[in-house]
Amino acid sequence: MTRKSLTATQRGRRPAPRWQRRKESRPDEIVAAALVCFTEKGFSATLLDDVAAQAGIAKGTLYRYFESKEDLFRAVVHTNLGTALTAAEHEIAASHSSAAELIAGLIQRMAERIASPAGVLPHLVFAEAARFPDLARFYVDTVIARGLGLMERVIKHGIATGEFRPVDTRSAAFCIIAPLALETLFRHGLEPHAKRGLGVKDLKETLVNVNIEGLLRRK
Amino acid sequence: MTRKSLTATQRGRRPAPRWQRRKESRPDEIVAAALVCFTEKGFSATLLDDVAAQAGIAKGTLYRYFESKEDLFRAVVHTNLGTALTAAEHEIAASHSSAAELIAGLIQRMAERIASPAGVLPHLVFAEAARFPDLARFYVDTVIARGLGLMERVIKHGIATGEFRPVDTRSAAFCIIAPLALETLFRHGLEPHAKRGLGVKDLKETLVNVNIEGLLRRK
Amino acid sequence: MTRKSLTATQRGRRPAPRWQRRKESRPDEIVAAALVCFTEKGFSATLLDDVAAQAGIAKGTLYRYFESKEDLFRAVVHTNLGTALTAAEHEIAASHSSAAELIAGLIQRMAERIASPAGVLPHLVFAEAARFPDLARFYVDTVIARGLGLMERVIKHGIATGEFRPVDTRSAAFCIIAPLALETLFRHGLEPHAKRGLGVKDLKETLVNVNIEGLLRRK
Amino acid sequence: MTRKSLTATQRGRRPAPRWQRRKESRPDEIVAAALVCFTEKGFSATLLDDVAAQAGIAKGTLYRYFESKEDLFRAVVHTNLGTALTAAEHEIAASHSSAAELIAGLIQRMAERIASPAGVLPHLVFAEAARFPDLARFYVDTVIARGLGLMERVIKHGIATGEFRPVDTRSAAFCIIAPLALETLFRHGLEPHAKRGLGVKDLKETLVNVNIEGLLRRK
DNA sequence: AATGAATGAGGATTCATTCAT
DNA sequence: AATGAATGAATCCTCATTCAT
Repeated sequence: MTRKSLTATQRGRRPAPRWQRRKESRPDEIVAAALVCFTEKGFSATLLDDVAAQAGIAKGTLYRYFESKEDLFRAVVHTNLGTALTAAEHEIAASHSSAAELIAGLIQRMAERIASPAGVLPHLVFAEAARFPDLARFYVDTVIARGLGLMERVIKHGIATGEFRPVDTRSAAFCIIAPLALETLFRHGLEPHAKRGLGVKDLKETLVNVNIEGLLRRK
Repeated sequence: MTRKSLTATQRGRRPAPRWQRRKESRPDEIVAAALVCFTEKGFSATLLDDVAAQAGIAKGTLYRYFESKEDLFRAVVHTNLGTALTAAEHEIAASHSSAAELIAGLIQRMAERIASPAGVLPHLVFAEAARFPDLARFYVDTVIARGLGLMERVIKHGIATGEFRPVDTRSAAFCIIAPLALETLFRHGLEPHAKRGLGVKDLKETLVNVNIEGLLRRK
Repeated sequence: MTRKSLTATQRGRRPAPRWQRRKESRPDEIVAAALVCFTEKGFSATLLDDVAAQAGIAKGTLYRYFESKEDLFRAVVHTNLGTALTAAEHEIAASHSSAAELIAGLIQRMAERIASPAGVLPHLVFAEAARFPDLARFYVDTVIARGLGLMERVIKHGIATGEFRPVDTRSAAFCIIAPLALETLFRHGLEPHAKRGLGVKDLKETLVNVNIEGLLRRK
Repeated sequence: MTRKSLTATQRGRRPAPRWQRRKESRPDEIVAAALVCFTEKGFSATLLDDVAAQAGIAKGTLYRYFESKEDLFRAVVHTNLGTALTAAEHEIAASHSSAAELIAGLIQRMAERIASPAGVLPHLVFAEAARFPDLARFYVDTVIARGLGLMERVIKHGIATGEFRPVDTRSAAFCIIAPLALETLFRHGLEPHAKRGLGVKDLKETLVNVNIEGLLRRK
């Protein structure tokens, strides 16, 4: 990357380039910087100056990689929303564990997702849904529908095998996912500004204890 | 506006006033109009022209009642966040029903709240939390902490009487409230822009069926 | 003013009028109030709300007496710029004192004028001359030209009688008036905002001592 | 701008850039443009559009160099009020001329100052003193107090050497400076709008003739 | 390819003026 | 005649976007 210019420098001509080409890594760096800024301030309160500063580049350079601020926001969401569920879907399909165990595994996966940098995405999408209806749609299709569907399939399986009582599977799936999702929203959206947190600990354990227990067929 | 002017109008005189004085009702009308606009577009995409048009007044009139756009937003939130929980708190304190029945009642109340115009508030507060940290704090204290506390108290009571199994009460409360809250957020935040809804029906029934069932002491 | 309404009130009919007619005195009161405001803040920084408050009336009432803010400003200037010099002109014409005594008398008159409320007028006119060129013209004609002319005539008389040496009479007149005028401007324009004053005392005495002395024919 | 582009222009290529970078010279250009506008119309009647047009730039560019309209006004005053008196102070301190000659020199200096573009400053500061009390203070300290002090010192020196009669030195200094200062104010403030001027000619000569003469000890 | 100075449309806010009461 | 709520044109300022360097 940088070596090419060495020759020129060796010739004693150009006095060392002020900047360097990093075309490959730049977009990702910018998206990462933008994620930070959008998370802290929201879409419209984020200045492209902020993003540029965070990324350590000049404002004009942003436009070499993204057509507009909106385009950048879309890139932030799409980049971080990629293939989260695919692995889980494959795993579930291949597994022979009990439904209760599978659900516990899904809960664990989601909890890990919350802690990752991508955990702020739901908040971002919710907050800017009115301005980016396409992202809202994309999020509903890519994350919510697929996630709910996955959880629902496991519950249906549990009911089919007699492990679970018959319930409305969609709602039951939602009742398991919602606490995890809402905690994410809270942690990234409100908690940074509030004096106190939710005070919720052992959420995963409680979900297993209460929700799965509530699903199980009484003996 | 109508009765007195009838005579004058009949005479064909006064061609209907261009505007009317409504010092008393104006603030509420403006707040209601602003709620609509902020909900549809979010804070910064809402123009004060929009709000004025929605309220049927001139832009300058807004400033007779609110110091700034931010002030107006705060008024919107405070106005709609008032005393939602107070009634429920009193009722719970006075009631002698079983814990399961009390929880079912609370679920019913919250579900009704979702349907009211104030149901959009959570989404607004979440979306603009970064710009209005004071509102985030206010919301956490006034709604979330109180709501969770109320639900938790009922669960604790149920455990004390032996009606419920011992669980982490905070998390259990959260697991009941979260699905309702998240559905609200979804309905006002994402659903207007998505092709499909959550597909969740009978949420209340499922909460009673699964979550309360999961709490009950096995015989 | 207020006693009249006593009777009406005693009759128990009208619950005491909220306002009263004072058409005769109102304009002067408003002009006086406006003089205060314009002096403190200048023309454009003065709000009609300020003037109304200062005058103890409602903003709308101003428009019953003055067509516009500009009209009010003109009234302020015209009211206070009236006939200041006429008396002095007559007196000078009729007097048989020496030129030196007449000048000392004029200096005394001007010094008194400075101390009166109208003393702020020069500053006002200077400050807003660009916006009110008609007032600038009016001021130049009515005050400056006449004042200078008066002083010049006395000096010419002194030269004619051999009391004064021959000098450029216009400039000599200006050299006497300028210190007094500038002190006025300073007192009303800058001094209210400065830490220190001019430190000029005995200005009148010095004018007599130095300027008149400089005019006198050496023996 | 010209030399290098000649070739390109000759080729008929680049159709002349719409704007140029002039980071270094812009602030001064803007201040100069603003001086013109503020002088013509005063602070509040001057639109930033006017200033931008006068400077040949876009409105937004102003904000790259000045934080606000007020900031720009302050820059105008500070830029033009710099070091006017320093040279005169040094010269006076080093000189061995007679007091009368020194005063004549100071009068000459001030008269020249009046004619320079900075001659409008006093009028600007007087006119906007209420809105910019800090500038009023700055002007009093930087120009008035120093100017008066300088003149006063020369007069004191003249009295000490017996060249002058004993008088109130502060007032005497003021009586010399005031006519020059007031003429400046008049020329920039009123004269542009009046039909007639002051009619004052030979002011400098008269000041020497009358005021210095009045100070000299009679033989 | 990178920079950041320059642009200018867009929007919040002010306030003289009007007019329903 | 007086009031002050309502109006809306006027204007400062912001900031995404462009483009000379």
